[in-house]
Amino acid sequence: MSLKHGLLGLLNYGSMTGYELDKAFKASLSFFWQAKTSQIYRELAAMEGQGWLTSQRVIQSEKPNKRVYTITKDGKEELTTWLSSPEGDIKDAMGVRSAFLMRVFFAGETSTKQSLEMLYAYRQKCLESKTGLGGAYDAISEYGGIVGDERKAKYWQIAALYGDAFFEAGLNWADKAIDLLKEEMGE
Amino acid sequence: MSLKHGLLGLLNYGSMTGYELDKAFKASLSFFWQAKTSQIYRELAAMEGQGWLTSQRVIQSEKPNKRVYTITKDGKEELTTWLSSPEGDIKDAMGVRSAFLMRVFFAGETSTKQSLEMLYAYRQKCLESKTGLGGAYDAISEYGGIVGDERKAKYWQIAALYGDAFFEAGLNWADKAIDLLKEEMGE
DNA sequence: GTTTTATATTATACTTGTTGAATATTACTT
DNA sequence: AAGTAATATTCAACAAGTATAATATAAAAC
Repeated sequence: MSLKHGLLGLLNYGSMTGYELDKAFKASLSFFWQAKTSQIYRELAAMEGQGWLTSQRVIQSEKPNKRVYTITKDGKEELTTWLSSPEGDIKDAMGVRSAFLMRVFFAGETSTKQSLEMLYAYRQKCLESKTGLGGAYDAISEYGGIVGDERKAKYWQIAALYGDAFFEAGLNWADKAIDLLKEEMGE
Repeated sequence: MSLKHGLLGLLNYGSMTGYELDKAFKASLSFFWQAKTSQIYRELAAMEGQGWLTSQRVIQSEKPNKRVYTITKDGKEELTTWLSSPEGDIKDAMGVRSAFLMRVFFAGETSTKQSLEMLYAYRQKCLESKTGLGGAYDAISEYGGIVGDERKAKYWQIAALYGDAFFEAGLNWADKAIDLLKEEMGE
């Protein structure tokens, strides 16, 4: 249900259209939760059905008409309730779901050379992703400055720091794995 | 499609029933891919339909009848093809999907005390998970020894090492985050 | 002036994963 | 003798995510 709660969280900052939410989601939450445009619109409709949101149609002459969503009292309550029961998500956070690791598990069926190439490619992506986080930090401090809410920005920063730790761990793991495989080739 | 490929990988080691696959999956692959029993049976049926597997019914008098699945030539080809095109999964591995991080992102809506509690709970789970990996290492070296396939066991070990790196990273990140929040309280 | 970009939403089919229970047999435990 | 665990599979309903493309308007770029 996390997409719904992510949308609730964003709408709690202010009313938005599906289009704006899609962009806001992709600009902020997409680092740890990905969603397609069509899914966002579908969930918004479902959330309105649940009474968490209301919407008003806004007729525009210059642009296509739009629908602005606003969080309701029920929606705010739901957000608060969700935020105060993190147990399940903490447990889930201990679980990895990675097709890449499944490949590693079965990589013994391929050549050591092929496995090494895969690990080098992974290592490289970790580096790139880590570098790419710089932009996220800039965006956060900038937005935090504009909004003037340093406290909120601190949590955004902490979430972004996770990315750094995650990619750094991937990098170190890949180096260790590469060493183990090179050992094998050297023999 | 990774569940299918995980099952193919296991069946490549030898023919098995759905029941045995379910246990084998949960004993080995479940660290990085979780699947329910009912899903495994459903995928097996689909894979047979795709021609990746064949099955034979085995009538037992002592126990309920069973269906033994065997990988076909097509299935082995599919496994090989999959193993030799890791690009997509490497990219996916850069993506986090974590409801927990979404909570962190929105934690500014709750009290610092509540956020700290959440982070402490997360930290504790990381510790427990890291400790729990000891069993996985034992199982791998034991199984590797029995099967006598040191090369395969090396990849299993590498996959398990990822868990270690992942939980360690989570631990360090949590410590950093806790420090940042304590700073806030101290002021 | 025609293509591209941005705005804004909707539709539909499909695949994957979750939940939970029903069914049936034998062995082991108390 | 009754209850629980282990073996073994199936089913049905649902929830969530993926893939893709159709539709429509206006501004901006070339």
